[in-house]
Amino acid sequence: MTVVDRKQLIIDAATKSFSLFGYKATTMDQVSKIANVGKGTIYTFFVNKEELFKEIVGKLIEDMIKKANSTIDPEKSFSENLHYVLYEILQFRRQHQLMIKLIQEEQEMKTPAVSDMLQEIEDAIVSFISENISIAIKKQYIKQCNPELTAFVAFRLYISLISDWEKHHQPLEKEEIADLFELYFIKGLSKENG
Amino acid sequence: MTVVDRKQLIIDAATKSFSLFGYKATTMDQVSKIANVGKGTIYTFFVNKEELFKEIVGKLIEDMIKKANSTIDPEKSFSENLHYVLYEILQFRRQHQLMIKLIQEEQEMKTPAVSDMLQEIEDAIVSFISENISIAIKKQYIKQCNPELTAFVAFRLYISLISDWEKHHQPLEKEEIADLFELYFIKGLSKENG
DNA sequence: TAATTGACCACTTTGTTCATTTGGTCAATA
DNA sequence: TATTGACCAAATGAACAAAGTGGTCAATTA
Repeated sequence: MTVVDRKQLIIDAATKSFSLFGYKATTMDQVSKIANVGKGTIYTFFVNKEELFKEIVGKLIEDMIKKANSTIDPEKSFSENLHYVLYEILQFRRQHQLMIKLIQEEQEMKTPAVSDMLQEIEDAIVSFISENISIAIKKQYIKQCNPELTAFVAFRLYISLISDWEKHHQPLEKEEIADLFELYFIKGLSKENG
Repeated sequence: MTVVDRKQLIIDAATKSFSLFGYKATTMDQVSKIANVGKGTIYTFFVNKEELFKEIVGKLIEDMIKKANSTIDPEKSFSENLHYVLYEILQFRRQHQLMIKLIQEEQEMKTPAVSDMLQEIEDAIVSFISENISIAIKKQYIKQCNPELTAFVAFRLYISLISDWEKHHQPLEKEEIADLFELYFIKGLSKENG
């Protein structure tokens, strides 16, 4: 056991920098400075910048799925669970921030490493949502529908609300986002419902 | 009454050139040559290149909205009309040569004048949908909601279904899209509805 | 001796220079 | 009076120079 966990120091520093400046604008020198570590040390833990990035994004996906899973309560309704999961994910400032920064970087400079990772994040999230939608359909909590397509649409709705809308308008509060999700996606706009 | 309408000649020439080469790659010299007009003549009708561009894009927006409006059928339901309008707009975006060229130019060189105009086009679309949503709320066809945000989300959701989904999956048929849009956006997934 | 480091290097990105091109003007022209 | 194209200042981009970056490794620590 070492006095300080240098690997964790590096991961924390890199996460901070990626979230703040994005992938391209983060230099390995910078990361080593923030982590109070020699630049070479980074390369004893990670083969290169992209692998360091992958580890962080992988962790982000893992944490998000884990957190979401732990929030799901089989006793509760689908819409309630969706609400809680969404709310929980919106709580993660750091991860949220990194995600927003990456979407931004993807859109305005198309850094290949970033595009790849965002695709990976999307696949993981869509696949997770898809599984849960399948379960909800089986249990007859929601209507029959294509789980993957529905998960895809839900994810896009989420991105629209957290990232795209903010480009030209006041950002939405997390309560607002959760409520809107419920209105547009669960209840629907039809007058006959809820 | 002049023998030839020089202003229209210029507009036609510029439209042709913008559609073929984009905004940046179109020179005023070129436009004057295509229009068979002295370069100076252009400046008796338009203060500068950007204003000429704006006039053409303004016309494009007008045509698009006109087209969208003509698809609205008061006999049909709100959701059907929304679907038709959005479908018509996306078809327009997809088929109109100038639109295609501008989207391409935006993506690969981010010419500011082009970005501005594309934003204006999107704003016009969202604003048009927003107005129709406001009417639908007043007539109590749908629930109370923020019309602008709802229009924005509807537009995004539609693009997701019609364009983004195709990037990694089998394209959806027009009827499928209509059904899905109705399911996700209007009825909602809740079992209690529809 | 195993872990750590930062000077170092090949390569990329960014800044600078300057000839060419382009948007826009206006005196000459029809 | 409407139209024009030679003309000019400003914008552009090609070519080169300077600075910055990812990644390595011999020297240094603990």
